[in-house]
This record gives sequence, structure tokens and C-alpha cells, in this order.
Amino acid sequence: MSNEIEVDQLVTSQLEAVGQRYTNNRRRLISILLLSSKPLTITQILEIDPSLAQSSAYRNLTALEEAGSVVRIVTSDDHAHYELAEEILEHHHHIICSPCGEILDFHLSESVERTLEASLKKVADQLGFTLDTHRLDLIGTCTSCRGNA
Amino acid sequence: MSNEIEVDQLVTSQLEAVGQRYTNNRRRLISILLLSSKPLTITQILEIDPSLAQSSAYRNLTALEEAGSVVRIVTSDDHAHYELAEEILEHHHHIICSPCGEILDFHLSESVERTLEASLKKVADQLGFTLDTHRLDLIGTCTSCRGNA
DNA sequence: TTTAAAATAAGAATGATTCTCATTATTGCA
DNA sequence: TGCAATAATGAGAATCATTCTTATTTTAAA
Repeated sequence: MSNEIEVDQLVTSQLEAVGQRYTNNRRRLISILLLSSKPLTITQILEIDPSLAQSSAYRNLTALEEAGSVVRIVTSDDHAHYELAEEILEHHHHIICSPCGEILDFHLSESVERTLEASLKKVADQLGFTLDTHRLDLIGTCTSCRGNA
Repeated sequence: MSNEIEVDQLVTSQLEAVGQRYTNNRRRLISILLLSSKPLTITQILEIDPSLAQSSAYRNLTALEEAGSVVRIVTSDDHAHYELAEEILEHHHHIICSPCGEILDFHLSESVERTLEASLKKVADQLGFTLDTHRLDLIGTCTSCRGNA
């Protein structure tokens, strides 16, 4: 799903399902996230498009999150990061640089992913949990932060 | 490492290594976390021992985190959770109930854990990251929250 | 003991996020 | 097309977890 038109159709129906409209501001947010290769903070989003109002950006990202189009990523960093949901981007994981807070996406091989999911399902069952998703983060230091050490 | 004396010795040396003392307040925090079967928020910690000052609890948990004795767990929940570091508790993962924010620990089988770690190491190398740790969270709904739905 | 350095605790300050509310845009309907 | 009724917007205020400040107390070592 790299095509903006397809994405727009999906987001439209996701928003509709929760009684929300796909407005211009929301389109701009989706478009910014689609063009980015990595999760962005609100600050970064507002730098990319300074015409967006901060309060509206927060509100709209929350609406898009409730619709299931956007995911909010919380780390030890002060700022939350936002990216398109897996229904749009594909299932993936995050590698986080703890010095600078930068987040990159990565994929695990199909087979490792399947093994993992089977184990996780078993654990959730034993604990009586209904599973929505899992989250796998690598925490370390990126090349450029290592250089500055 | 379930023995409080052993834990105290380890924490003492961990604090010492970063030039910090193992004071009474810090002992109380470690003891509270040792007695808890799950990660606690500051609020919960202060409820367990109301004689602790909030500002000191924050400062001391940060000191203990810098020493590597305590880990701060950040989720979508408003409050961070704290638990003893893996050097004390053993490597494990978290299952998070998104409605109520509760966090429980779980373990993965040795073999799954090894498979996973090998893959993660490879990914980090490819991206030029130095890895500190990984974090695997399950997100879902616990039995009692499901009951209230 | 004395003293210098570290820890404590109370409250103030910070800052990301959320809320409020007056204004503007959009939708459905006559 | 025109008109409510409803939803979205944006500016700034409010919230609240966390961090900072500072005066006081505790600790460790000589």
C-alpha cells in the first residue's frame, strides 16, 4: 500500500467507521507520514508543515489513532512519535537510539515472526489476556551518536 | 536473586559504581519493588509507603535507574512504571492491559528467546546500531477489564 | 567532634499534551 | 441553491507527571 490513492480510500473508510471525516488537515497529516521513512514527533510534523495548528495536529492525530490509521509510539523520549498503522505500512518493529531518540523501522523474517507469534499467543492465553498486538523494540545507539561519544 | 541481602549487596555496588550512596530511602524503594510481583507506578509506591516524599522518590528512582538497579517502563499510560532491573529479576517481558494500564511480567522459552536474539543482533548490525537491550511487550486486555466491557 | 559533600523534602517551575470555546467549514435536507 | 445542525478548527488556557530549586538534614571521613 504505497499508493496515496489507496491509502486515502482506506483512511476514509477507517474514519467513517468511527464517525469522523477525512478533512484537509487530516489528509495533510497522512501525507506527511506517508512521505516520511520513519516515525515523526509532533514537533517534526509542524516543522514540515508550519501551517498546521499544534492543537489541531494533536487532536487529529488522536482521531486518526482512534480510527486505526495512525499509531502513537511512546518511548523514554519526551516526545511521542507517530507513524502510519500496520494496516498501511505492514507489520514491523522499531529500533530506538536512546541518546537522540530517533526511531527507525525494521522487519523480522517471516519464520522468526511466526515462531514468536505462536509463543506470544500461548502466553496471553495462559494469563487470560486477549491480545491486540505486540511490540518489539531494540534499544541502542545509532552510528552518528556513537561518533559523538 | 530472591534474597534481600544479595540484592542489597548488588545494589550497593551498582550505586557505588556511579558515585551514589545506598540510603534508607533508596533501600525502601528497592524493598517495595522486591516485594511487588509487578511493575509499580510512583503513585502506587507512595501508597505503599506514604512516608516517602514524592520528589525524593522520583529523584531516587532516577538514581537507581542510572545505577542500573531499576528500570523505568514507559507505556501509553500516563504514569511510568518501575521495576527491578533484569540483573536482579532475570530477563523477561511485559504484557500490558491497555484499558487499565496494568503490567505483568512473563518469560519466553529459552529457545524462542535465543532465536529472537540472534535475529535482532543481525538487524542491529545491518543498521549500524550498538544494542543495549530489547523490549517485547504484549498489548491486550486482562480478564477483569474484559469482564467490565 | 568538625566539616565538607551528598541526600532530603517542600514547593515552584517546566513542558508535552489536552481542554475550552468562539469561529469556520461541511453535510444533509427542504 | 439556501439553511440549519453538526463537526472541525485554532488560539490560548488548563492539566498534571516529572524535574528543578533551595534550605535543611544526614552521612562519611579525618
